[in-house]
Amino acid sequence: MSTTPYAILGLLSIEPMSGYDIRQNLNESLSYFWSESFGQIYPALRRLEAARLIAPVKQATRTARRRQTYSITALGRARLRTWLAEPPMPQPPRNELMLKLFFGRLAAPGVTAGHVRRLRIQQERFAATLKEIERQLRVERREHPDLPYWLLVLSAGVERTEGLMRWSEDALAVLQRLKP
Amino acid sequence: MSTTPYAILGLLSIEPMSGYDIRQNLNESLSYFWSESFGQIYPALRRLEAARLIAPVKQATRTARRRQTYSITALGRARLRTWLAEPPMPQPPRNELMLKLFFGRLAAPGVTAGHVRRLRIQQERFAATLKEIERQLRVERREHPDLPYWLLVLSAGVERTEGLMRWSEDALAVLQRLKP
DNA sequence: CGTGGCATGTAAACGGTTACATGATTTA
DNA sequence: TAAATCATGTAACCGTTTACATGCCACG
Repeated sequence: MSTTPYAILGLLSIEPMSGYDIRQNLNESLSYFWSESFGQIYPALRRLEAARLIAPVKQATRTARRRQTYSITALGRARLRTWLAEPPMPQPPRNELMLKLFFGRLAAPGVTAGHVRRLRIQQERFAATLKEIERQLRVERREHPDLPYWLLVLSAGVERTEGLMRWSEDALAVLQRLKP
Repeated sequence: MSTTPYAILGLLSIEPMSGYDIRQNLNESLSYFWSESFGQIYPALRRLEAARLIAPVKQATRTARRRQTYSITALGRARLRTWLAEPPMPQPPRNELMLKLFFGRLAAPGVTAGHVRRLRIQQERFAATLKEIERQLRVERREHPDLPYWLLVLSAGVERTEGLMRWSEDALAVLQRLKP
């Protein structure tokens, strides 16, 4: 089985939400480590419901828009737990920037340095986003029992970003010395 | 167009080689940033040849096994160069370890810490591999004009590995304090 | 001479993204 | 009531991995 349904089960284990919310959550607090498209989420929700791992929540309030909220079942929780125990697959390495850098000598002057410079800028922006997410989590989810785990993931993001920024500084210096 | 053919063009821009060699190279010196399967490589070689971006090399020596070496054409080199200039696509984020850590509270005690511990061990081994690759490159390709670029890619690998090792130390400490 | 690894190749299945379609609800 | 956006859903396409098939060549 793909890991998509487990990502969904995981989010639903935190709190009931709709397919739309799931997408939202992934693209906000988890964007740097996971993502899903709607084309994956809705069919997966169907299958999960058919397998009794999640259940649709009856909408009481009329305030909500036309939307279907799901909650995880006991069975779903159990299934999620066994999946959590399996050693995670390493993600297949496909870093286009590094590929381009590897063949960088062939590129026109300045091209490769441009890529690296853009990376550094991205990472700067990204570092700010991470800080903002952390602040928000610490305020809005102050007492949430999952919070320590979320902060761990976040700190991995921070570590990676800082590493990339350090590296791009060095790389730019090297590239500078190389060309002229 | 997919990036697979460009990865192939890139390797052939360094020196002529066969499909088998291409796979070998990717799984050795580039394994941490790129990979391809045979099921991708051979069809891609066909298409590249049809497009006159690469050309089969006539085997002079009879010593070689049944194998087809290819070399990049001038057209291929030009195509590669324009691709190098395009800003690289960021790889879609799909880090299963982080996903499992994010939902880590639900896991049985020790499970998540186990994942992190395994990561640390992997990274230790990996750091050694990187050192070995660097040593080898500095000796065997001492004068190669591409060497500085390869070392840059390598140093990104080192940076990442060290970051992950630092992070796993911290994460393990946090997880320790969390459970009991 | 036959076994094992080298080398090439292909078909099928899979996972995922993209693009599109559709309606419902809010807001201007 | 028109426009914007929320929300769900699906079909087609694409890239990739996997599994399998096959023959060649070296070596014991």
